[in-house]
Amino acid sequence: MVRKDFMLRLMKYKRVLIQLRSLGLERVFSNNLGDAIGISAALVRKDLARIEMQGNRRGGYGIDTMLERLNRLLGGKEAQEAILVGCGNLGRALLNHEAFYKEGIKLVAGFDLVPPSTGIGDIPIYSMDELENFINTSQAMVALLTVPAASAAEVRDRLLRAGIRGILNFAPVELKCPGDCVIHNVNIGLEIENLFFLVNSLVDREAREGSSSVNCIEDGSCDEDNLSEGSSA
Amino acid sequence: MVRKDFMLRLMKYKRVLIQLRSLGLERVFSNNLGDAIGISAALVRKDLARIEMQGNRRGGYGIDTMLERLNRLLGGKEAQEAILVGCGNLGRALLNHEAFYKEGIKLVAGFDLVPPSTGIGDIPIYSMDELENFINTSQAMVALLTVPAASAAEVRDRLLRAGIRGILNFAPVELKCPGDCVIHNVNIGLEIENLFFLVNSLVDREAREGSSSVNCIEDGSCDEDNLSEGSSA
DNA sequence: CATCTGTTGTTACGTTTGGCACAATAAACA
DNA sequence: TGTTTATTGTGCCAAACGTAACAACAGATG
Repeated sequence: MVRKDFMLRLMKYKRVLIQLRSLGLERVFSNNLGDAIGISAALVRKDLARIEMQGNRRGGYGIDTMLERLNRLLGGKEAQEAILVGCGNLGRALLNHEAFYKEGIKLVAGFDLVPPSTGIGDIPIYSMDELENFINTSQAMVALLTVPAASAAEVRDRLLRAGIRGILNFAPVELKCPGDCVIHNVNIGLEIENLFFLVNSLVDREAREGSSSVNCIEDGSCDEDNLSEGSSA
Repeated sequence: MVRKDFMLRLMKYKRVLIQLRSLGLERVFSNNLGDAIGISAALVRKDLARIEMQGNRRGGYGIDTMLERLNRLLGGKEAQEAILVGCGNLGRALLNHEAFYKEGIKLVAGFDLVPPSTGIGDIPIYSMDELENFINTSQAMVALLTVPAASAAEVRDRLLRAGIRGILNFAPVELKCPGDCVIHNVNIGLEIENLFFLVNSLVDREAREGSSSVNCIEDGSCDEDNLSEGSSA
């Protein structure tokens, strides 16, 4: 978890910069970026110092320069290829997700136990039998995993054995990576549950305090005292 | 970001415990839980100490006791209701996601500018015009937001004004919460991009080192030196 | 040219976090 | 009953993170 937040921030900077540039801006200040992604200006400056991006003491940072630097760091703009395994509801939705294209993400194939006769959009869907073959002959090193939890670990092993190096797992199991690879787990159910909990403690606290203090919880954190006794049960 | 990791861990413990119990186990050790969710046993013990869960010095922790405690903390097991706004590909996929049911999450309605004539599964889909009415008459305080990025902020405002207190935003913009509410942003594109970067630096490093050291990157972190010069561009 | 304003770069600091190691201790066993 | 063994509970530590504050400085202004 150490550097992940930092890199995610870099990517957020990049996206904001692209938008600002499309609006015709040429320079940006640390507090602009901070506001845009919801952090303090000081942290922005620290991040930028870390990637050796130096600004003008009065005029902020050059957007083009910074974008160039970020692109070099984060891997340019040419679309990178990934495959998707498990064409259930979520899998098909991701294959259809047009927004990926303009984010530089290209899904080149889907795989499923029972592939439909036709592909999704212009993305072909193959049988699981062809998984290894396809990976061997393609450039893709990253896979999205949208299979049921029960088969997630097994498919992970197949993917890694075939040469995949990065997996984004959407199944509600914590997949570990058994070698030279990167596995990120995206657990939507967990996020929702977490939200329920935070909202519950929010309204509980308001009820307790009579809605006195205006307190905004963004992205986590809650009172310590919610841990000592149940909040809504 | 302060307590969020901690709470997510608690929820992961809960899920593992449910599975273990369904297998007939009655007691569990800190290293079991650590292995299951990919952290150290010491951290598990610290987490458990923090929620005042005490175990038996030799026999580990009682699964039932711990589940009871976690349920009290995290909000019991009765399903909580949420609505979903934006029935595009991703929205429909989430509405169809059966796994939510057994995670205690119940989506009670979908909303879209052009609602289909029939609902999805047994979940009705209404026009956006009915959004405020529905929220006022329902218990739901949490909404999943799967609308295009351009309209995300506007829909957020409508939701909050109508009484929604928690939003899980899937649009690729960083939504801030302007009052007493909780907003979490799930940016799948960002996750994939991050994965590309990590995988690229992984193979770059291997090429540089001649695949000498076996190094596993789990959930983030990468070499510092990848920041000074581009990795793959 | 001098001053002033506003933004960066950086240092110092407090907080949080997770890891390590070890004492305390409960069960098992001879 | 005494010993051994395995596991918890915890105190300490080092690292990382983000904040605050401030000095350095570039440009604007008159």
